[in-house]
Amino acid sequence: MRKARVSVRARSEAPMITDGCQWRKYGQKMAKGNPCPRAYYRCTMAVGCPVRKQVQRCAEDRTILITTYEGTHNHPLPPAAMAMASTTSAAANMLLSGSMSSADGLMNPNFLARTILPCSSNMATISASAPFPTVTLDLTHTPSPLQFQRPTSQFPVPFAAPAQSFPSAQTSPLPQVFSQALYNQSKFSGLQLSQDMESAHQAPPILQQPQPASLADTVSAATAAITADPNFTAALAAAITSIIGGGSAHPNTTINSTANATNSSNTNKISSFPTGN
DNA sequence: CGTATTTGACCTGCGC
DNA sequence: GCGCAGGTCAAATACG
Ligand SMILES: [Zn+2]
Repeated sequence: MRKARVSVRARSEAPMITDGCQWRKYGQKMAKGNPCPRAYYRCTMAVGCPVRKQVQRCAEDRTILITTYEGTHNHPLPPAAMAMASTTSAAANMLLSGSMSSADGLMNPNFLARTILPCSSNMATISASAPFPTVTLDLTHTPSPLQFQRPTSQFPVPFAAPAQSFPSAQTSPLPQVFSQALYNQSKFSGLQLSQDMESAHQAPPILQQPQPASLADTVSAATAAITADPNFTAALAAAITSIIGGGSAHPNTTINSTANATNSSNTNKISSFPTGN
């Protein structure tokens, strides 16, 4: 039986993005036709936590890291994470309710819905393919990174819908909440970016980052993101998993987040699992 | 010494 | 039934 899956796609130099959870690696396989191996992790935050995740790097664009979460956490996540969870939950609900009348659509094997959220440069896409329905939150950042708002603001997410009350949240998508989520994700992206840049400009002595005047901003954003990031990812997974997986279906949720997509070409449609790709 | 990672063996579902 | 591909286990190893 398949469980809900949350796939986060982001740019990262690090072998694994920090998501606030502890993971124990239990396997690694070479994806066929992909030079980059796929790593399997288990959550060790709590004993018996069924959550697993697998990390794989995009074959074409090594800078893109695909992290796929599966299962629901057995244990509470950090408070902030919960907040994020709420946010994301709302967002996901919105997605779901937007593409189809209800999450029931996800159970329908034939269903093929696609919803695009016109949120900045980010896109959320729900689509069903193959055996498992797929919710794809495609957040593709425009070429210009570090365009984020002031990094100072935390995420006092005005979430009104707790992660648990997913059924009710469906009716009120709370756009602002969603945008907030996206915002956080932006910061998240910022984090990845900054890492990118750091390692990038540490080789070239003078070659500053392409974005002038934003280094400090970057750092701040990165810092904020680092703080936020964990919550984001973990909560995201938790939230979506709970909403969808918590129902009766076992759809496949994919949050596709590509930051600093200088070339949107690398945004290949990741449907369920990066099989051969 | 306890715990995390590595890595090949093993298991299983699926297509031919 | 066989072979392949994707996942998982677990013994050995690395780490601190
Ligand atoms: Zn967990």
